[in-house]
Amino acid sequence: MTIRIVLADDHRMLRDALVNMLSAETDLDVVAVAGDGPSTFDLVREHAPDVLIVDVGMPEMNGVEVAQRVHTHFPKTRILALSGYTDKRFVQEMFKAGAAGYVTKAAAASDLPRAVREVARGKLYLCPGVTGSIVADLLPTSSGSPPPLSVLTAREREVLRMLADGERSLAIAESMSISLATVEVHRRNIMRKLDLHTIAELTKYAIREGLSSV
Amino acid sequence: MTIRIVLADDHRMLRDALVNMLSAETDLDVVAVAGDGPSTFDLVREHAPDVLIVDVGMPEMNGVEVAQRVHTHFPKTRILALSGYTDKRFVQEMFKAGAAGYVTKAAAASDLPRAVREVARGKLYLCPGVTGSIVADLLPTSSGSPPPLSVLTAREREVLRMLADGERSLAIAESMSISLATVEVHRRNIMRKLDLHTIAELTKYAIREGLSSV
DNA sequence: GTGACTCTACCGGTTTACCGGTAGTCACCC
DNA sequence: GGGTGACTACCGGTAAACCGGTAGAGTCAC
Repeated sequence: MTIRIVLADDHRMLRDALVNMLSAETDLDVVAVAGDGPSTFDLVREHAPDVLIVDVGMPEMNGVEVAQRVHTHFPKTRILALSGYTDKRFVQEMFKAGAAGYVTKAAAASDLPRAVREVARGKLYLCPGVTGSIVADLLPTSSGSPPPLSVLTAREREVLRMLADGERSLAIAESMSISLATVEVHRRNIMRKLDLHTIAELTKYAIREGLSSV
Repeated sequence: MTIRIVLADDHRMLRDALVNMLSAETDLDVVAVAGDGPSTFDLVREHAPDVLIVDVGMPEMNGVEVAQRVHTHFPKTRILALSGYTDKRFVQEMFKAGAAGYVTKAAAASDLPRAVREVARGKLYLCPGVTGSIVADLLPTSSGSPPPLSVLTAREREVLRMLADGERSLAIAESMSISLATVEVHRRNIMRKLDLHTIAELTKYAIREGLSSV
């Protein structure tokens, strides 16, 4: 009994490598691959896969949105989330959006076929690295990993990048054709969402997230 | 003739999948894998690989720092950067840090073995997505390397470190038992000596010089 | 329609950073 | 002795960041 899979991740290298690995499993068949949300939706419609593996952090239309729409329109397709983050907010969001499984990129690659088989069988799957996050709600979030970049909107990310590149607010305002006050609003939102307090902290966050270079 | 590789990426799933794929090539041998900067450096020292594949966006000690250190201490190991970004600044930073190749995660997975072979042969490699205007920009930079940390006095270095750690001037004054005005003097001296203009730039300088972590 | 979110913009006010300069003391070197 | 740099501290003033709040318009899901 072959499990038919659609795989969605914006990083082609990871896609290719995972397809290569999944295809080596005799009971798994990757019928389509997608690099963004909209084409993921289209391919699910076209192929009606048993399992959709979807990257949580895809740009534009992210994994949560994809999962919501696929779950609504194609409830028979089981959704397995693939994520760079163990943060429980993302786990909860994906399950709320209709996912049946959650695997992080910190997991061993060999966990993926197992996760696929579990969700295809109608079970819920959480990879070992995130079970604690969900079960132990008592853990303080301050000791967890920093918020992901995807909590920021596109405009906020742009402001973040430019601040971290050493630009002043007035220059950013001119560059983005907005008022200084709006830059300030974005900067506040960034600081609040990411719990940062100085430009030095902000700069480091941007560097860590790959948004700005050292 | 086997090319010996160390692969460094904080996402284990990608690591596993890429190792799986590279190992299928008869002339490639992944001798070690690392998930962070410091252990990457240790493994390079231990294994003396022909090629280090390093993810640019690793947390804490990122790919640029890893490349700089590996290039300085193990110049025979060729460095191939693996990155989620095609932005030319990342490319420039990695080449400046000593990398011989740059492959983005948007590239096909099949590009990776080819890139490895090219850099192992002593050639420079740029994956197709970032050639073009990048090459022109890789011409020798008119600006020289930044001033060394040794142009700063001990007190100035202390102020630099604390600013880069996200402390405010008043807190630094209290911590060092000096007046706010003196902190200001030190900050000015730092900016002048290093030709920096914003705290973001200062933070990055401190990170590059190993005075503050990301 | 309603609520939430995003983007835009503003107010008044405070705090901090920044910048031109000043200067004293000390240690070191010529 | 004189010059220089480091460390300390200050002046008056400006620029920028920061912070409490306000609000309208557009979009989208419910």
